[in-house]
Amino acid sequence: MPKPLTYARFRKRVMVSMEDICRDIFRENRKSIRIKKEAVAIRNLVTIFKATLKLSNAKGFQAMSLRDLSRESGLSMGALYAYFSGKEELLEVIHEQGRAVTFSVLEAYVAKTGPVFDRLESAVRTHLYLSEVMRDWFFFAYMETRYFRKTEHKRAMEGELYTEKLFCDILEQGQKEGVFYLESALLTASVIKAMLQDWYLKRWKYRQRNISIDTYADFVLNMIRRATWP
Amino acid sequence: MPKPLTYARFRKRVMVSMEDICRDIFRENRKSIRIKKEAVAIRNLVTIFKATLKLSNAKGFQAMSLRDLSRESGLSMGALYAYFSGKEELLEVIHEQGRAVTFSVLEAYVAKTGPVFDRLESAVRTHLYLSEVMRDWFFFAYMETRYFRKTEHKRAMEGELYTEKLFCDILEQGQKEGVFYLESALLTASVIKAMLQDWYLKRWKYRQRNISIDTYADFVLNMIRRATWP
DNA sequence: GTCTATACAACGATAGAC
DNA sequence: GTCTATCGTTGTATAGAC
Repeated sequence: MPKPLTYARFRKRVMVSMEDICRDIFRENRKSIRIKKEAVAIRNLVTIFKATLKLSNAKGFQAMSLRDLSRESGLSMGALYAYFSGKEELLEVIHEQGRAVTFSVLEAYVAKTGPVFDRLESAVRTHLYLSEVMRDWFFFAYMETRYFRKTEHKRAMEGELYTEKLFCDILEQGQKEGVFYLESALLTASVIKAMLQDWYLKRWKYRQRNISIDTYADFVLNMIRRATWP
Repeated sequence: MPKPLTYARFRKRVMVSMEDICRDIFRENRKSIRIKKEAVAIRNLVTIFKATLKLSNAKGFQAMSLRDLSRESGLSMGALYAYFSGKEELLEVIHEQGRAVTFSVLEAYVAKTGPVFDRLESAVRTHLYLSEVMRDWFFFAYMETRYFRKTEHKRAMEGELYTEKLFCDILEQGQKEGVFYLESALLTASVIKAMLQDWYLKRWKYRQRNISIDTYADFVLNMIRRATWP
């Protein structure tokens, strides 16, 4: 019998490091990155992305100038342009890579078999814990999506719908099995997402109140359990 | 016996018009507004605020230039500066006024007596319906708060906590009366807020699915009722 | 009260030295 | 690979004509 998933256990198992993400970015964007040495490129990409998320989440991506980014990252303006072709590409690369990581972690760690409530619990905890590990990216993705043009905007919306569908499918399965009573599986999935997003959108509030992520996960799960009792 | 509150009935009763709000803004900011004729001032303030919310919600307040605003509002750059002393003041005035309207509507329309679940329903519906009437402002307030400096930021946080407390007090009262079973009144209030905010933050999604605001209100209320059943 | 014209700082982006 | 210097553009803000 497997131990229940906690945040501490999730961190040990998953380990999405900034280095790994930047290695992928480097290999997928060799054409637009002028730097050839992988070690140098990855080191600086890590610095650039961390600085971008920090500045951007504090005052908005549009308000962050490349001079700000240059100062924060310690790289000159000229050096920055060796890593991306312009501010817009920087935005797109961050979004794209975050989406890819989110997708692959959810695919790999959300249980596909077993009792239906356990699967729902696994989906809720994985989503919540992942948003904690990649907090800066999740916040960034939520806040900066509307700056996109049509095509990119559509992909971001699809990201929202993907995770929602993940919950919805499990809920519908549970409904069929008689484990859940649901007024609407889709609306239930929708508000579950809203509750999970609140955790990373209002971190200041939960931190202020000393509410741990596991407490929050337990609370949300109990709430769902009671609300869907047959 | 009073009829249950619906969105249609709320709109008839409340009627927060942009003109009324701008009249208040004009009278409270006479010092920094150079225009003397009230009729002219109000007409242009309405135009300016509508244009600001439109542009700002599409691409962010920081990304909206005053040249954009000039074009959208039909007023020249020079004329704009007769109504506010700078871009930052424009941001503050919009926030401040929206907060005042929200506060006064909630104070006036949320039931303070009667059965405790009816009071909760009244708070949920009033908050949700108000966010629909003032949708552009609510979205703006949520997305643009972090551009504030310390003092202003604090006031915005207090706004979040005020509405949360509104729910929390009712929940605690219900808990005392044995009407609600609650694991935590504060956490419950917190996720209720998250669910209500999702409505105006993801309007595109609910519109796409033809989910009406009354359907959403009913769903959230039923969910709360089941989740808090003693 | 509103306009046009303009000041000047800051922006994204690039060229060329090292 | 990274830097400094500089380009043209766009930003906020104001002065003065009407």
